[in-house]
Amino acid sequence: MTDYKNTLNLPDTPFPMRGDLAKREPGWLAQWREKQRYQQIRKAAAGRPKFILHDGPPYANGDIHIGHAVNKILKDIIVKSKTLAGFDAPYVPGWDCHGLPIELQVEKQHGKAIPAARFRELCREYAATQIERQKADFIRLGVLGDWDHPYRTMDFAFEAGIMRELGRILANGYLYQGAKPVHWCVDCGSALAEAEVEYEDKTSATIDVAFQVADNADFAQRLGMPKLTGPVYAVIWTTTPWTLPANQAVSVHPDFIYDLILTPKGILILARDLAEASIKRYGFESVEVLGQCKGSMLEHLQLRHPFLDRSVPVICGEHVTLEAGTGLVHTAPAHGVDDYQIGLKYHLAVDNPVGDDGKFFDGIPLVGGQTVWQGNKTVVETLAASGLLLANEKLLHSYPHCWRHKTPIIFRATHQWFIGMDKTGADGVSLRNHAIGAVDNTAFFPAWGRARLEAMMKNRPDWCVSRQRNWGVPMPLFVHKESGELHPRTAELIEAAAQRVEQTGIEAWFSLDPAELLGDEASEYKKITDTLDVWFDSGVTHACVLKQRPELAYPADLYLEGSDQHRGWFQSSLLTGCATDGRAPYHALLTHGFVVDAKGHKMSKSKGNVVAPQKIMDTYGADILRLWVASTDYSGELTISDEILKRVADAYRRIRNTLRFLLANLADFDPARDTLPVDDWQEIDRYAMVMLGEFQTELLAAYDRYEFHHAVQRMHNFCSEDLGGFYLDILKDRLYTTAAGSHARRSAQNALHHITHALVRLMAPYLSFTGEEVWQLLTADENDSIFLHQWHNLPVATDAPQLAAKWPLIRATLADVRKHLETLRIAGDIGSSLQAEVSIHASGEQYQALADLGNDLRFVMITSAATVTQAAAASVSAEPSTHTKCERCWHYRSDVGSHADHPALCGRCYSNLFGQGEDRQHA
RNA sequence: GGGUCUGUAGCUCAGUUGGUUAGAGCACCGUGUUGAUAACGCGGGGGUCGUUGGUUCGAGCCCAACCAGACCCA
Repeated sequence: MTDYKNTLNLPDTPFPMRGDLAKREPGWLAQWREKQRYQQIRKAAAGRPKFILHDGPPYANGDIHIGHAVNKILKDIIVKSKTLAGFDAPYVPGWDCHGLPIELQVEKQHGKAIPAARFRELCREYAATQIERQKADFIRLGVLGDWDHPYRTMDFAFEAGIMRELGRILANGYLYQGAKPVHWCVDCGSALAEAEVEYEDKTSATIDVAFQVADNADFAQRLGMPKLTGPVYAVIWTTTPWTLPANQAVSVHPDFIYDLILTPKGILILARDLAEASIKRYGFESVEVLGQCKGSMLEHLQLRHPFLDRSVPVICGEHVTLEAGTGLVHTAPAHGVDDYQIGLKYHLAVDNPVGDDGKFFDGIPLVGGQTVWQGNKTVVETLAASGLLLANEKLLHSYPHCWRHKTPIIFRATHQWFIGMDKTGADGVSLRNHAIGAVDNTAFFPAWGRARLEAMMKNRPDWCVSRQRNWGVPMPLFVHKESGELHPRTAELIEAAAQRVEQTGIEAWFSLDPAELLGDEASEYKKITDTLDVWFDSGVTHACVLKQRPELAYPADLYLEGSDQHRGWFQSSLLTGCATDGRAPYHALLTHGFVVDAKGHKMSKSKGNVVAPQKIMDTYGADILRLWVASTDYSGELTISDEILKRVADAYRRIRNTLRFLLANLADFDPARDTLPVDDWQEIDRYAMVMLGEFQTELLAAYDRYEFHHAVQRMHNFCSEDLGGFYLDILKDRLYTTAAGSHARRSAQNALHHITHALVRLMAPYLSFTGEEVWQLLTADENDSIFLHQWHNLPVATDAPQLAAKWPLIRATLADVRKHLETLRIAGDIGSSLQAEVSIHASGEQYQALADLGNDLRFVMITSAATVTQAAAASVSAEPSTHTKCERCWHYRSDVGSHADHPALCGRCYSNLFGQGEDRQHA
């Protein structure tokens, strides 16, 4: 009885149902390496139009986390999809190697008491080991790239290139030296980058200080008041008493109303909206409002400094707010950014009384030699003694801290080098305007990136590019010891320095005897030992990588990084690009969000919600991680959790099993022997190409827009709905029961062959390992790789448009039939749909479509019999078949038993086995 | 506090210029098959579209505020 099973063409494949990815992926990687896949692809793609995705360098410290994985996988998906789309898309990964975090690690391992040159050597070694660790994990992710020749910002040629770019920016007129308040860590003895500052809560003293009006007559006249008797005070409120020695002005808002209030202490000037709270703070019970004025009327009024022998002006600024305090703001340009900027407008001095160690210079009155924190106390005590302290309270507020020491930092004006945003360059255009124009000429994915970057370019302050560090690229500059001017031959000297650095690295500058370059002039010049902000290093990769490597191109087609890089690499690259070439080094920017946990919260060690990519790869496999990345809408946050990974693994199984079924039914298919002209195929097979064509078009469009999650969603849907739930389900009968080499079966296999080739290519950018696994089965050639090929070309039937119009009608009927069969099933009348016979009533085009199928209608409906009748009202009815089940094809047919030698077979099976084979046209 | 975003079924995603009972896949439940079988088919339940107001004849889509979350900045 079951003998007939052997006469069927059942699926057969070595492609396992379960991927066992974690275990098997390393094998594919070894093959990629052995066969030099990346180099193979370069050869195959030589001469094609280039697509350059330029890698933003991760920092060479610490093992990769899930964010790195997301970033690299997205890049890899793009590079691979562009390769499949017919581009030559080389990928040169890079690393960012200089900077403080590495110094900290080296200090941790080796201590601080190391000569600077040796220290830099250790930093270089440390960075190199970190790179190797990260590289191994990146490779494990399945990312294809030139891993044997990455770029590293500590490569000697790169270090020299950084210097040359600085030289170009200088030559273009954007670099200047100046004093400016910067975040200063007393413990580091160094300025900190914005990225090196953390905000933590801190309790500060808040004091209200009275600045006495110097000339009552002047004041009275401004207000149109008669003579004022007794002292008049402008009252400021500050959280940093120690900055009062550097006070140069008191700021008011030009539009605020200020009250003149008579108190036991004298007449106080306070913003009206804050007066009541202030008076309460000072403990005054009965006061009298004498008058009022707008802030602008107070401009240039002279005040006496509360403890130094000088007078300071009242100035007007929009930065004054009514959130807290008195509405009058103590202004010390050396100790605050707002203060500095308003100070520029009023030409205030940027006198900084605080040294590198956080102590006031010895000569400073009152607080000389004290630390700023001691200075706080001294200032408060002095003010209390002189009666100018109206209130002294505490405030818990968010305050900048050093990320390294976790200690509060200060704002302090120091001598630094800047790239000026509003300086007019050699071409007569300010860097800011260049940058805004460059943003305008850039494409953004998603579109809101433009608004974000543009807002930043409009508002950002000058870029402080100098640092006082060991492990960084030095600014190869000489300044005159007396005039402070740069050496007149600076351009030449930078090139000379760069050439030396090219040979032996940055040490060449640190160990340079100025006389070697300057000769007799050496004694007149000071060699600058400041290093460059590391953001400058990575900011010039377009010059040091894109313009240097013959396989790459400038500008890049795409930079792709996390959304934090609007402030980071997108911006540093834009600024250096504009300052050297007047344009952005990229045509387009793509940004992705950060990874968060199931609750939408960011990951942190302390919360214990960190998901390690290494762990995912070791349990699920890299392809699951890649599929997760591809299936997530990265424009917002990317959520990950155990459940999500399970769902992703489910989706993977669905796609994998579809491939397995396809491969299993192609086991005996030889394209060279069995290919048929598409117009000769069965109708439903031709329609399968229509479906596949629409599907592929949609996916290519999704790839084109970098909307991978749509591609994945559609892929899954196609496998489940169009294939599993429709085409393949219908096809089984024909594949299994017709003669192996029959036209009917070969026709189906022709379609399956193209479906398989299209699917494997369309999934390969994200399911790379699985793609290669399938490819090996299709080609049986280890020297071949899916990434050496391009999107699949599909055959298109002559009647494709008609099929596209017709088959949706048939599918709609099929859905109706299934509903009816389900009611029979619930009633217990049938199990398999083959136990049923259906009769369909339809009209118009739908009737025609069904009628055209003729005898094959029952195969489409997967029932043992199906009839269609023309009728005005559409309906479907179904009933159990009364016939006998054919032992071979399981259809219930009246002709079962008509052949005495095989009484258990239907006529069709008998014919397929012993006769000419059944006649199929449509399905 | 400011800038740029996000918030639709348990999960991942769709929801075109505002217009009939908000869709898909997965998961779940039921069921069929046992010739994709630790697989596949069919059916079903499940959503106050973050909250609250507003504009409109009508809002998941427009506006405002608020809540929660992300990145950046202060």
